[in-house]
Amino acid sequence: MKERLLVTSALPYANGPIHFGHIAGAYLPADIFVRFKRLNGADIVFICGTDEHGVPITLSAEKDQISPKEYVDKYHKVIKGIFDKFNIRFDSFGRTTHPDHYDLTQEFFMNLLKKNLIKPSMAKQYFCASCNKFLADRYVKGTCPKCGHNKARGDECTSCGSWLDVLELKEPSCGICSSVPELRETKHWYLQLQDMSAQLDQWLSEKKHWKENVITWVRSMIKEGLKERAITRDLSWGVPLPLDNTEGKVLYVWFDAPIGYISITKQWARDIGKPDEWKKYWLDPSCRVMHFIGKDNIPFHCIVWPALLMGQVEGYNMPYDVPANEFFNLDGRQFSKSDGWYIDIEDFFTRYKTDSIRYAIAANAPETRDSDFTWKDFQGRNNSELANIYGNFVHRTLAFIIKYFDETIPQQPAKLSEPALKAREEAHRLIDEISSCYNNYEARKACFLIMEMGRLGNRYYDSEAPWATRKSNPDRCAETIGFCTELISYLAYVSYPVIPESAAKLWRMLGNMTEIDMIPWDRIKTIRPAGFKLKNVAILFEKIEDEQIQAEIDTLLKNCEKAGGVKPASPAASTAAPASGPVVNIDDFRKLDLRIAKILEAEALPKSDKLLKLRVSVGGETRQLIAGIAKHYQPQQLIGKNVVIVANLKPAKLMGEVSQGMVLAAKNGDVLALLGPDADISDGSQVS
RNA sequence: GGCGAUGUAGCUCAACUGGUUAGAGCAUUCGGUUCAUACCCGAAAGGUUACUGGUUCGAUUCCAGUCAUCGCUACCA
Repeated sequence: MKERLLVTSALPYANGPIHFGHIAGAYLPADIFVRFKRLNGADIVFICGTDEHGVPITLSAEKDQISPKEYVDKYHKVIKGIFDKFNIRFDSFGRTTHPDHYDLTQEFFMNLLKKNLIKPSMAKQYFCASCNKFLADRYVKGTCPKCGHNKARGDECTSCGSWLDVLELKEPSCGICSSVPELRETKHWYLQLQDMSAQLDQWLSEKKHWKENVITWVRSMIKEGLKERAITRDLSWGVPLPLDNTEGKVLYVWFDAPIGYISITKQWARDIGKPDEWKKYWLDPSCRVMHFIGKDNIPFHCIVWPALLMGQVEGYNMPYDVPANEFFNLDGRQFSKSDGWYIDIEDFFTRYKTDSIRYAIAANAPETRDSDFTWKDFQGRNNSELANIYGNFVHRTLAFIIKYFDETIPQQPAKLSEPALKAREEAHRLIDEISSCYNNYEARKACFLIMEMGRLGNRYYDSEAPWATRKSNPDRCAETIGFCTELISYLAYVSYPVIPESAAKLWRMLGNMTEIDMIPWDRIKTIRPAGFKLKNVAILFEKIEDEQIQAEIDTLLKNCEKAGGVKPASPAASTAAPASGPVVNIDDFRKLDLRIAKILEAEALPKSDKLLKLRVSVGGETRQLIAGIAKHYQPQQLIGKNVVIVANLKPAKLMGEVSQGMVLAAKNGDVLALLGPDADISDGSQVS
């Protein structure tokens, strides 16, 4: 039976454009996975859309003097445009302001309410009369009761970092208009997460296949104890409560957002003219639901969202897996438009190709820990991997066919020679390995193995030297080139999930009539392109010049400076480590036995370029020291010198030689200088 | 503050439940080759696995502590 999957990527918040960090965490990995699974014949629906409610949107809209609706319309389009540029293909890119979504969200609420998993309760909250709205904690400003800082936020003091209860804040003012808010009683509804923790824990305990970081993190959260959580707020923008006398109250955005996964699937079903089709994915238990997210979303998708699903009567499929990625930063710091620490995506695509960036991100994806985008890395991935290894292997082979085989892929002999058979075996092994990487969300390793295949091709090509056999052994030459095109077919195919556009283009260059994504994965090993006439052969990946990358780096730094952001420390500023560290007392210092030693003999250690073996005299005693100073001193120039050594250092073995102490030297970058006494003094003298 | 993660070659990362000499790629140096996008192929060099202690015949791996970096801490999506 066909594998059936419903894959989602976290719904981006329609409050601004998304950046590389988002792409690397939740979207590109999902797109690669979906493309791979489709090649394997899986029946998949890939869902995403914009999350369009919540306070930040209302505030941003106000700032721009447009309605929230106009505001999210704008960003829905902007974000969709970005996904198109990245060639991330959702079956449906919906939105949470769709009427279907309102209906379904209210249904979710009512079901939970009936099961007593949502309960109302009264709370005190600041209300700003001039803004005519209740204020979320973080929008109340005031004086911190702990440190007296006068610009503390209601949830946290920005100066001392303490956690605050908004009610203990002194001299509160409205964070939006600065007028004095009043305390009002208001009724809110709370999700009773604590009542579901046993059920959630039981459910999670079965998730043996989840990523370890996800499962341990979530289960420890449950162990710490779940608390009820407010799901409503006083606002006009959002899904209204489906109860009487609750005007001005909407469901909190986090409550309605994940429900979007289902409501958008419904929108999709309607769009394709089969309104019940969504049930195959959400109600049929054979379908696996997978949520690709960034790590910041783990609690929502592994606790809150399953809890919402458990409280329903429909019997929706629970998440089968939640592949969460870590963060993708820009050279060590989170992307931040307000700090000028960002890359303008529109601008980016005027100069670079989609597949270059897809590859660069995938090859460096934050699968197990945070990772970085750097311009240098991007250039390196593009030039030395895509262009030099992958692109060049393709090009040298195809150019050869054009020149010497009349643009037609030569036939391979019925029985291949030994080197080709060995290379084929290796290539087939790589295909299997790449397949399992894609299955395990290891795009990064898959990229590496794709390049391994490219290297395999180049190695084979070099060892066969078809440019020589062309004259000496034309049959062998034809076999070589024929087999290289077989390798290129593999290469195009296995790289398709990551670089779909280039792979498809390459596939067509080889003269294939069938589109690459119509070939099932289990047939790929039998592909034998021969007799095809090449079509539209062209360079796949252009190189990126150093000057251009430097210009990008300069632009980034300039933007950062303009925004008043902190410029990253220039590595050229200082090579010496700052003179600081833990403070020691005099007793600690006295533990060191520092002595003057006279160097009697010095010789280089044969197998080391850094170490010198010294014989020194310390007050009549002779010792052997190993010192890492060979790059800075010739053995001869050391003989007779007085130096300072640590005499009571525990002896250590370096390169098989015992070192009974340590010679002191000062170091700054590449400069190194030995310490010695200012005047002549006998060896063995104590240093204090 | 609490919880968690991470720290391995100049850079980016590997190393299943502890087990020969800690591995790749990029960058570097040297050599080869000329079909190709000045590419490719080969070789070399490069490490006190953050630090300190413990368990063990044996620790990058397990434990404790220290330092550093980062994340989450749920009315910031």
